[in-house]
Amino acid sequence: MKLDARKLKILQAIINDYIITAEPVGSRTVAKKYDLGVSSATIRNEMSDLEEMGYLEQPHTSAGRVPSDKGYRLYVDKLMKVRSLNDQEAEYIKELYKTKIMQLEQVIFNTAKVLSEITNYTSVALAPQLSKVTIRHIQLVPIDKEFALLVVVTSSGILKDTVIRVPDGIDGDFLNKVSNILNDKYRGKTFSEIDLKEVSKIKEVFARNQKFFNSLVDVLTHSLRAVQDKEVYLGGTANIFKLPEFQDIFKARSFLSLLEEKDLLYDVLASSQDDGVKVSIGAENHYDEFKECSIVTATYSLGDRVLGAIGIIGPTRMEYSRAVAVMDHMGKALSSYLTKLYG
Amino acid sequence: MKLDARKLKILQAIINDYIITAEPVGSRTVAKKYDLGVSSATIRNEMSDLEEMGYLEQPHTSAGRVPSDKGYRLYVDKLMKVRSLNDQEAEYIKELYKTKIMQLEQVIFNTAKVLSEITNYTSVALAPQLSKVTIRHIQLVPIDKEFALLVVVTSSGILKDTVIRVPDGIDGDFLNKVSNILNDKYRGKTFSEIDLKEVSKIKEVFARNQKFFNSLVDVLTHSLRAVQDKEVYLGGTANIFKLPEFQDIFKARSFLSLLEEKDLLYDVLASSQDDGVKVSIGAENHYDEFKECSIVTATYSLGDRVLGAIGIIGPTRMEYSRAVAVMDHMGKALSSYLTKLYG
DNA sequence: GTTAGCACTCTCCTTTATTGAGTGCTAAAA
DNA sequence: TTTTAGCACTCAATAAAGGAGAGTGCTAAC
Repeated sequence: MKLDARKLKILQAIINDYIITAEPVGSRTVAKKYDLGVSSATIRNEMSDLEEMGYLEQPHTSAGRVPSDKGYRLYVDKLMKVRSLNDQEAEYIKELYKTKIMQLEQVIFNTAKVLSEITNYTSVALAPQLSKVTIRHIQLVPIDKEFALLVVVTSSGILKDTVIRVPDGIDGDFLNKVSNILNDKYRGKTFSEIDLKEVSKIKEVFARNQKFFNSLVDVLTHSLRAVQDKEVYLGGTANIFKLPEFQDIFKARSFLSLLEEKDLLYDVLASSQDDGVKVSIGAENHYDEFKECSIVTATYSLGDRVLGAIGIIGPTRMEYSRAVAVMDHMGKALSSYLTKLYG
Repeated sequence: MKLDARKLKILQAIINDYIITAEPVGSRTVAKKYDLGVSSATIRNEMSDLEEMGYLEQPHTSAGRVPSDKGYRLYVDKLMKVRSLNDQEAEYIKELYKTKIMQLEQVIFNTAKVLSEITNYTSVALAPQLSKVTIRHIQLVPIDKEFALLVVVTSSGILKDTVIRVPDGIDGDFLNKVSNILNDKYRGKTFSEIDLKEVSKIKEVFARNQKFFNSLVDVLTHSLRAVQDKEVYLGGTANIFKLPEFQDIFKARSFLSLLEEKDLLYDVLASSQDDGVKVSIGAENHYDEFKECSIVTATYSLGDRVLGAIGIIGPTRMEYSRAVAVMDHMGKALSSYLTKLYG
């Protein structure tokens, strides 16, 4: 069977309608609302063909048709026209990145927030992945008698800092000495290659202050853990309730629990690390839990190095054209902001 | 009418039962399940009295009784026995505070998380309120050629740090000079008293580097904003769906939207700044939105200075005895952790 | 003061129609 | 050969009706 122009038109009409109404679309609706110049009976026949070809599905015998994942895929790849953002939205995003000083985490968090506000879907954002990044500089900075700061500058300019307590009798010179040793040893390595206990040199220096050494080990292991913590930020989790497909309390609940599984979200986002916007529709998602959702992701980078990804999660009945437009814009805006600031 | 011992016993029985079953409790249930030695008819009469006195309510004529806010209040104040935590729970909390090094925000965040896991309610935690705290030390620390760190140590030992970029040609000496000026000017002041633009001295120093000055102003204003940001951490937002009273999608949704109103949560938590555990039942809450919820809060402190509050939000049909026990324990554990670490 | 008994109320659940949107098929029209 | 009109049929959703069950309040006896 051939997928001729009329079939495509009908498919597009059905998808458009379904995205708006969330109700199965019948032949009569298509005939009336979309001016295709043929009768409902003809459309009925075509719809039957489209179902046979796998682009449409029927919830039950006497209902209209609903697009299948395959149908959406065709729509996303060939049929839809990606609109660009309207002025208001673009302005809103611009506003977000106007403040020049933000902690990196804050930037990502706010990005997720705005993303969910603009799209009305749930948004996710992956924190920059330190595991991909090497250490450029480590410095222990004395703050006052009690505290010092452990600062790690990475190859992508991202900073990680942690406050640590220092015991009495440790002065700036000592901290400098330790900093130098750490630098010698770890510059150019990744976070996961840090293994403090191996450094015999450090042990020597710390011989007279074993407690501080232990504390330092704690800090560094913790930094390490933070890297593996797979930090994921969420936005607009309550948005899901606006959608008719999640009026069922059971679905809504399982969706929300899903969002609390950070590891899962991490995997989903991390899997889309090629540059640009990516759309995963329903069962295309590797995880069963998302088989009724679509996920649109975009990467963000610092310079030409991909740092992480942002995304939105909605029902397969998603406004793809808008979603793709927003993600594309947002990914680029975030990248350019980061590059300007830390690049 | 007098609230004699038998009435109290019956009230307690009803509340206990209702907390477990979430179903209106009838006279026959009380007679059968709780051995009070009287018939259901007698209990019926007593329940009628208790309703007249305002401790019970009837959803409709032919249903059992449900405790009123006033009933719960009596229960919390007089009737319930506060159990202490079981070993497992205590162990779990201990585990949480075993790691010695955490960013303060991380500590609070994790506390909220554990709180929701243990209680199965939604938890909230107020970040330490910097507005209550004075500045002890300000230091600009050079990291490398591009970056410096602005570190603020407060009177309670809490640190606030922000990475800033420094323009070329600014060296450590210069940063030190600026640090000293800032210290002279702001030591002992609160965050809200910072008004950089007033410092003529600083302007002089910066005369030759206006851009950096502006950037510094940005950073400090931003720190300021962060203080007013009213940071609130949430845990277990999906827990609400486990409760029968939130099976109604409409209620669940409005509850979740409520949780996104950080300002509101902030007010609720900030209002309970006296030391110790506080229980707000239903309409006792200042905000209408929470009139079907109960909130149990506890403060946490550093040394003897109250820094913030943590709390759990559930239905008025809450396991008060457990909730109070957990909050009491948790508040103390968090305080002692903070005090040990930063005190 | 307590209890048994009974009429009464109100929700919840199940069963039964009824409606309406939509399909698939057939036969006629283009 | 393609399109269309017509019609029987299907199925979900909604409404109406009829118990069943849990619980109360009242009365009269213990």
